[in-house]
Amino acid sequence: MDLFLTGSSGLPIYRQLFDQLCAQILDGRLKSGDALPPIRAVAKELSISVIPVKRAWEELEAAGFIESFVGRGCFIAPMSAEKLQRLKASMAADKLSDAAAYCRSLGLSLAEAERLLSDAWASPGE
Amino acid sequence: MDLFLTGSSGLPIYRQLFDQLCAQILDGRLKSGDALPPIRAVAKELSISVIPVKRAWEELEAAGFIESFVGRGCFIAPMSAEKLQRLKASMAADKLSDAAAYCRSLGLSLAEAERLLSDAWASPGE
DNA sequence: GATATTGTGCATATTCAATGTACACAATAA
DNA sequence: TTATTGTGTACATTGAATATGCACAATATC
Repeated sequence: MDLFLTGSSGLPIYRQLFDQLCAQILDGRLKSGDALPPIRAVAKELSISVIPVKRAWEELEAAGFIESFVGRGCFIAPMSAEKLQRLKASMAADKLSDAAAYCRSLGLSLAEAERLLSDAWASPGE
Repeated sequence: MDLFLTGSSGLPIYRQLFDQLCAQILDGRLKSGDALPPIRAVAKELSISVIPVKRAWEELEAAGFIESFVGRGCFIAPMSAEKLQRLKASMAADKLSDAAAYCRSLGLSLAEAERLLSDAWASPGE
């Protein structure tokens, strides 16, 4: 369970954690039934309080990604491979649709946007 | 000058206004020398206080997009067509790079991402 | 010069993220 | 059965960011 925080992103801690867990579930690193680390352990590891961790877990539960049980822990919720696939595609589509709308509003052509996308794909770092 | 606010975006008011103005300048709807409406007028139109409007204008000024003069108003700053073009490309690249990173983190291939992008391009509405 | 219009600054209220601490429930060991 | 440990949960508080209202200063208009 590798989690990290970047102060530079501007996003609140609970949001960063949510995003990372979400990604790990969607890409298969975390599977149905897997136990999440206790929120205290995560908090200690990241040198933060339990609250943002708790909140991230809460939102993951509300989104149906995990289930939590008092005294036992939190676990990745069961989800069919098909649903997982559909969710993944839909979330990626949302993000790209957003970017597409933005590029269109700037007057770019689809070809230009595709060019920029593949450029970004090649050099993820910068 | 059409401006609007969406409570659903989660973004602060001043940020929404900044983004919209920015887009209108970049796509040419607003040109060098054009006068912006007085911040009070915008505030009244949107039924908000002047502060978020002021702040949006401030950040636009800091970014070099507009110039403000006490008693006279605010105006789109002069900017060469080349610079405008470069800025546009760079902002589009940022947005796409972000989306690209997200899609990669989900384990998508470039081809899949490109497919989703062109789909989104075709049907902007949904 | 008088007045209206414009951007600016300051004190205040509100919202939200994060902290610390105390509580409630479940599993295990004695 | 009881005590202990490990787990998620709830509450009161702090601090920062956002938004409000009103007063101020500079410019334009008459």
